[in-house]
Amino acid sequence: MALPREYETQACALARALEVVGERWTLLIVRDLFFGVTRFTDIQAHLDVPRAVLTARLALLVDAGIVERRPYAPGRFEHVLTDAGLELWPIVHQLMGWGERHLVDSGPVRLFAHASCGTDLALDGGCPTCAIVPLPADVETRPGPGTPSVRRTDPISVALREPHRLLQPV
Amino acid sequence: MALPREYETQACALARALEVVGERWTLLIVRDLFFGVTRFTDIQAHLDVPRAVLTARLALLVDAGIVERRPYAPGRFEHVLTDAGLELWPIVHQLMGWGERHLVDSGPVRLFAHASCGTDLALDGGCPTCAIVPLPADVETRPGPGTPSVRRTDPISVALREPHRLLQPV
DNA sequence: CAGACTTGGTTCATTCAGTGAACTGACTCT
DNA sequence: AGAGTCAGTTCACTGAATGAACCAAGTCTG
Repeated sequence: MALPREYETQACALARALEVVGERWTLLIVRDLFFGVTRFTDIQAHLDVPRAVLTARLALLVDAGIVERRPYAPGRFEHVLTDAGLELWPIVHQLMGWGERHLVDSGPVRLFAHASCGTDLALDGGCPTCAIVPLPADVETRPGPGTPSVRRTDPISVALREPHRLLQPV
Repeated sequence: MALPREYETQACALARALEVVGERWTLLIVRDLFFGVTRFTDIQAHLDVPRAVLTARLALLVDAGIVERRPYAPGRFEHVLTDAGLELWPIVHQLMGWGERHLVDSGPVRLFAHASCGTDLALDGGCPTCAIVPLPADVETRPGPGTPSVRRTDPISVALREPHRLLQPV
């Protein structure tokens, strides 16, 4: 059927992965799903992504088996990460960490801790105390000292300024 | 100065990171740099990326401090990853692994081993034998059993079918 | 029970980025 | 001198992103 943005001449699995999660907005949408932002309207308001793009991206993610779209009330849907989607957590976490280290100069914007023991996660996503790599459901996130001066005031952004577990609906 | 594709309303470091490495082709170019493909013409031939795009992406990567462009002969340049660029290795490796597991059905397209001990790397990029995460310069890559039937015949693709160390010029 | 509001979209005109082919100019090789 | 290579630039065309407007189903409010 042909994915929208193809790298068809590339044999590499990286090209396949980027066809699914490499488009503009897609990884930010996935991040929001990890943060527990699961409803169309909430994601749209939080990311300022054009509705048409959000529709297309969610459909692609569902097609690719990364997201499940399921009704929770008549005409209402929530988008939850599948197992394949949850496995994107290390990538999202590391990319965030890389951005903190090299692109942000005001200190970490967001911190992640192993919920079971409270220890902040290492660069590779592992818990230094427990010597394991916690699953996203066992990770708690909170804003760090690098939070920018201009703060968004939409309800989702405000809710995300409180510590909470990943995947827990906001 | 404004990066080309901005996610300006997003505070998250992920948005900053994606402004630099989230554009079409960029991460494939970075992968080629890890594979030791460093010359403009070689990257262009290997990826089939439009020259204008490659020019723009390399300039952006240099601007962002991820790549250093240096002459090795009059009018000839090689592009080498800086320390910040080298730190993208876990992300590139994990995204490749994720693609292998969920998007490719013919087995691994490419394998990575710890050059010092010969052990294949685990999912998280670590060496199970040595219990460390090898630096990219200490990783050897070779094609896996999932290599596709239609093989590219450009010299770079052919050269990359031989085992070789990352960052070692092809 | 009418009217307003919320949710989750679609449509459309405009803008912007990606594509591919052709062209260029510096340098090298024979 | 002429051909070839490298590293681009230019340009016309296409396709995707944007943002505003519109819409329909379901829910809440007076």
